[in-house]
Amino acid sequence: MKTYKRWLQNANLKVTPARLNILYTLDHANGFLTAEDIYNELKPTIEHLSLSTIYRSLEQLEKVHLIESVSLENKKEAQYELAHSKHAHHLICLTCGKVIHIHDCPIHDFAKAVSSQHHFKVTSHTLDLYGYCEACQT
Amino acid sequence: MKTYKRWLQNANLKVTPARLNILYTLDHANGFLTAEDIYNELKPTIEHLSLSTIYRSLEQLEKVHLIESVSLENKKEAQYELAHSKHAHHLICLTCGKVIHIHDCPIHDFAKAVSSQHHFKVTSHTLDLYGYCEACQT
DNA sequence: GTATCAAATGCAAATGGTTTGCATTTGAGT
DNA sequence: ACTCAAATGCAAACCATTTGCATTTGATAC
Repeated sequence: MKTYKRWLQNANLKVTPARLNILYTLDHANGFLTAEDIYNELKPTIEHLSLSTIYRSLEQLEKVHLIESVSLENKKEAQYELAHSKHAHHLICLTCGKVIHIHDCPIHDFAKAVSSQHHFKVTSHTLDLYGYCEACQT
Repeated sequence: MKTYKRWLQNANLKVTPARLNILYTLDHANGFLTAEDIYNELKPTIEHLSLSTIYRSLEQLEKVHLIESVSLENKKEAQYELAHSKHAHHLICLTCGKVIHIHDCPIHDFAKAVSSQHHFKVTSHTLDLYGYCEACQT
């Protein structure tokens, strides 16, 4: 927990059990978690934990860029992951919902071109590829 | 209306006033519309129009690929447009919400590479760039 | 350590986009 | 015109997320 405590302090956020546990949970998850995933994970070990605390914590953590959220097409809930995880794009299986992270990114030059063309200052982007994973192609 | 009627018939959908009007509205909109946008547009001229009809119609129209929907990050409502509009990506202003359509697409080669690398059959993708439009950069 | 105060939390209720159940109407083929 | 599945209106349900408010808890000052 040492590390997470320092993360929070560096971000000028109070160190609370909820936040420490959320960071821990996200850090040890492989892939994305929803607010409810986190809640279910922590509920058994933290008494009187409230879902709204999860939401409010996630909001704070995102605001200081400790975590990031994405919302994938045709999924209504937001998904969260640690922000220091590498910039990633996604392969999303339309059948089973499996999400594969891709760390290649072909966007940089494109963003630069589009920026100057439209006088638009691009600060971030999302790129998600949809289709069928190996197992679901049968 | 002739055209829209034919579209529906070709798609094996019943020709109803709601569907004709939704197609007309989307066809004459510049940019995306939400279900509610469409509802507000049509409500004055169609008596007893119900929002759920809009939703159900949009669902049907999307199923037969007459229209397409996207949901942009940090917007909770789905946005709809005619499907025959060109494949487009988006420049989304984080300040004013303005959406600029881009018809260049740098993804094709990338998708191909990723496909073979992950044995994933890519069928579609989304690419959205976020940042600040010219007017909001001051 | 103790006092202090803003920030964080729990709980319940509200929100808002979307979906659904059900009775009624309507389009399309006969 | 007749028939029946599909489409619709309406109200209620859903569900992820947000909010109001009273209470608790960190962080800082003493």
